[in-house]
Amino acid sequence: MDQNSLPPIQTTARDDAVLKALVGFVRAEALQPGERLPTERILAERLKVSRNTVREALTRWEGLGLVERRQGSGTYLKAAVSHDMLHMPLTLAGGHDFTSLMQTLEIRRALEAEAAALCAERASQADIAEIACKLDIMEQAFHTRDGMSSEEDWEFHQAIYRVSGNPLFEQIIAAMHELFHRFWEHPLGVRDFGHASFPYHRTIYEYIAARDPQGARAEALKLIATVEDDLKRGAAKLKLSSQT
Amino acid sequence: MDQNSLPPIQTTARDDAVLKALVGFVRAEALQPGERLPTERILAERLKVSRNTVREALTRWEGLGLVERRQGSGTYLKAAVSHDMLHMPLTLAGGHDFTSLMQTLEIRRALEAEAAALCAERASQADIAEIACKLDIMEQAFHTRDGMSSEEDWEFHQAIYRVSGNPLFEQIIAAMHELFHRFWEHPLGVRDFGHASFPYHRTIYEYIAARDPQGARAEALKLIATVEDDLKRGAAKLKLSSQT
DNA sequence: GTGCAGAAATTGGTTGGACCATTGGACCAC
DNA sequence: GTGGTCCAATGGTCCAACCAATTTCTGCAC
Repeated sequence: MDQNSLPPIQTTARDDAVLKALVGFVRAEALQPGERLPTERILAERLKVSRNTVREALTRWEGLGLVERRQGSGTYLKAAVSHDMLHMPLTLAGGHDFTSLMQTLEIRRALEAEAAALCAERASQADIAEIACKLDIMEQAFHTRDGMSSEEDWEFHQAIYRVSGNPLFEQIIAAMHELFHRFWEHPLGVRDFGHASFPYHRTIYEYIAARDPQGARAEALKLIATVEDDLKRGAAKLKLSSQT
Repeated sequence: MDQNSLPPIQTTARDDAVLKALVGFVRAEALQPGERLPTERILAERLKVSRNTVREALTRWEGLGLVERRQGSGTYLKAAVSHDMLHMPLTLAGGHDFTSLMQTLEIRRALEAEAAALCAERASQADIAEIACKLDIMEQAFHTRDGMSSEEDWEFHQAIYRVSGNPLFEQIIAAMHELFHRFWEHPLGVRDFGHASFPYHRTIYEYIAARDPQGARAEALKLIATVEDDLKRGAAKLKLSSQT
């Protein structure tokens, strides 16, 4: 028998019902991200549920990044909500060790390549101009400070993700970016980390401007490859120093 | 001044502290996924916090899919936890429409191709044998039931992700897989959905067995392309019928 | 009127205790 | 064994307070 033909029934779902009602409220009031939504106490009274139940529901939304609570101030909407949202919470067991970094880089290689290809397919003239702008800023920062600036570098990549037309690229890679930030705070001994990746930013841009998806994809792969090499170099150095 | 040099102090973070303590407990007891963790009441007593605080913490973990609560039974671990987990909650607005599905497919295309390539690089003889086994099961199911079986198909792909040596592939795609399941429950009018993708499963396997990363990557791209075509066909059909 | 310190109200965070609904095992009659 | 009933354990909900951070109001000095 197909086990899907007899799914488990849903008897009660108080907090789910609260969230559903809340979605309706946000839509009815046309609340925008940044606006404040009603007090927990008011919600509890209006929905005829306990404040505890309201809090559990809001805790779920907070965990999903949909809402932000500020004690003494209120609860604020952080993103648009709708009744047919799809939640995809990922928790990546990852450490600061070499293996974890390498694994996230493999994911990033896959996504970066695809985003660059899609970007080359879909970029309008205005999009290309914006990417060129970010590239200029990055290159200038590189020359004045003589080294990769993670801030401007990140801006450049974000522009590519945005132009790709698929917000998931930016969302997923942004989450991994946080992991890298945590990592880069522990320098690892490689002083010019990311230095080798610099020239590929311009070549990626040129292939995008030329509307060449395959070329852009190849250059993105090369860029990540240089980062992987840096990482391997750092790991080798670390291994060596620990043996001393 | 670098704002990172002066991080905000942690005056109170009760539920975060609870989760941290819980991570320690899971590690100390070497709890495996599926095992039951202590009662809310016991946790509250041991940690010297209110049961409500424990509940908020567990609600967060439940939202992240780390834990499952069963009323009358207990709270069960669903995944491995560690102190340096990376949470990546993605919420995609409007999941049943064509655009959202297409976007998740673009992500899957990127990851599927990379996973297939890595798999071809790293597969041992035993790994190849296991993939062959999954492929046989899938093909048999296809012939007896005359259609794609999402269950066996999924097993096949999972085997590839596992052999790729990077657990992140399986985790990310598994999350998206759930979205597709929800979608497939609303058939969309295309009866033989996924039918065209069938032959590519074997070709992917053959390239993996031949240790040809580029070939495996190309076949994976073709496979996803057929699914994208099915999706476009379904969307066109739907559009047509809504115009009538 | 202006500016500012302090009081007061607002709001999320926490606590403790109570009761309900579901689960799963123990026990029993058949 | 099958099917019931009972019962203890456990998560789900509720209530009524109080705490802590924030915002707003108030009143005084100038």
